[in-house]
Amino acid sequence: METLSIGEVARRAGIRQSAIRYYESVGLLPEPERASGWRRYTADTVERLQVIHAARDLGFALEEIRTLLYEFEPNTPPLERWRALAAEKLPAIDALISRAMAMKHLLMAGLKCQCTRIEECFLEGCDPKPRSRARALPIIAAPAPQQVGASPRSGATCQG
Amino acid sequence: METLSIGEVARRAGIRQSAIRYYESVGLLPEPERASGWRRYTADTVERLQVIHAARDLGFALEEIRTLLYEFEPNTPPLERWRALAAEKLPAIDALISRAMAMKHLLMAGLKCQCTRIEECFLEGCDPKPRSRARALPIIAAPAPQQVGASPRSGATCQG
DNA sequence: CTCGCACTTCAAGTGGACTTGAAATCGAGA
DNA sequence: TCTCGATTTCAAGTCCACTTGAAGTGCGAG
Repeated sequence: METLSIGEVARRAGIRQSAIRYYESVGLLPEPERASGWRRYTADTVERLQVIHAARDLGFALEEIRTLLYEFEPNTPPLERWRALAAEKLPAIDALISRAMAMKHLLMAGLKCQCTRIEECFLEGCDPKPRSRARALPIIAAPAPQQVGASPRSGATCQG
Repeated sequence: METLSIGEVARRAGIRQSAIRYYESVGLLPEPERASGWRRYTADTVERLQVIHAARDLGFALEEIRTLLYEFEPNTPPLERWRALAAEKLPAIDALISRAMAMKHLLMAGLKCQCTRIEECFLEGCDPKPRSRARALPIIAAPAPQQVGASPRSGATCQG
């Protein structure tokens, strides 16, 4: 039976070798056969890796994927596996979605915003509203420029 | 003028002291006055912290909040600040939302799934479909239980 | 036999947003 | 004065999903 090297599997699945070894180390992939120390995979490993990759892309955590794949009796049908995950995951997803929608709405409202201070946008909402007692201009000055150990850099939240 | 200790500010804003010091260190809060070494805050700092907290809750990164709050001329209206952020943030949010929706749909489809193997759910989709050539049962066995340096624990993805 | 490449292992680094811990200092009450 | 609690600083730890690096091993070609 033909087997594949880790390099070949990685190429076919579109995943780095280091990720494959990592998956093995955390129990997401079974340890494959070895030929004089070298891992030899069967072709279905590629498919399994594609599943893992797809699930990751959808935002599942590795631990959840592991649950889905291995934490059941071997012949447990997918239906039952999904049920186990859905109970705790669906509410979390719903929360995530409403957070994201709220963020989007805030941003879009901000594009038509007439607030004087940014505080109003967050604390009162800056949709078209009766502009009653307009408060003073921003009070808090910018922090002095500084350089500390923790240096924030990138911009994207959440694997974006 | 009355000032507040860091403990009092933390209590009122519902944020840990350590977080407040951290915000100061990364330029999200200006350095306050000191009385013999101790930070003394004015009341508006509480409001500013609430804004930061609200923005975090919505999923904004600290760096983005810093942009919003400080990276403009002092009298720049919120409208203009939002515009700067919206251009790069809105697409990211949309992507996040569709990922989350896709995850939700997959989970809900899984609850009515008739697939034999979990691979089908991901790679073919497990909506009611013509059950043509049903493939064999799961081929890949679970990895042997193992204990490695990297030990996955929690469950929630993405600050959930 | 040597070269070069693919592979092996293990340790340590990355990023974001903090938290935790240790050791020192301040202020108020008994 | 003594003690207690609140505060200070700085370094290091946490979580997740990997990546990177260093040092060593296997194999085929020339």
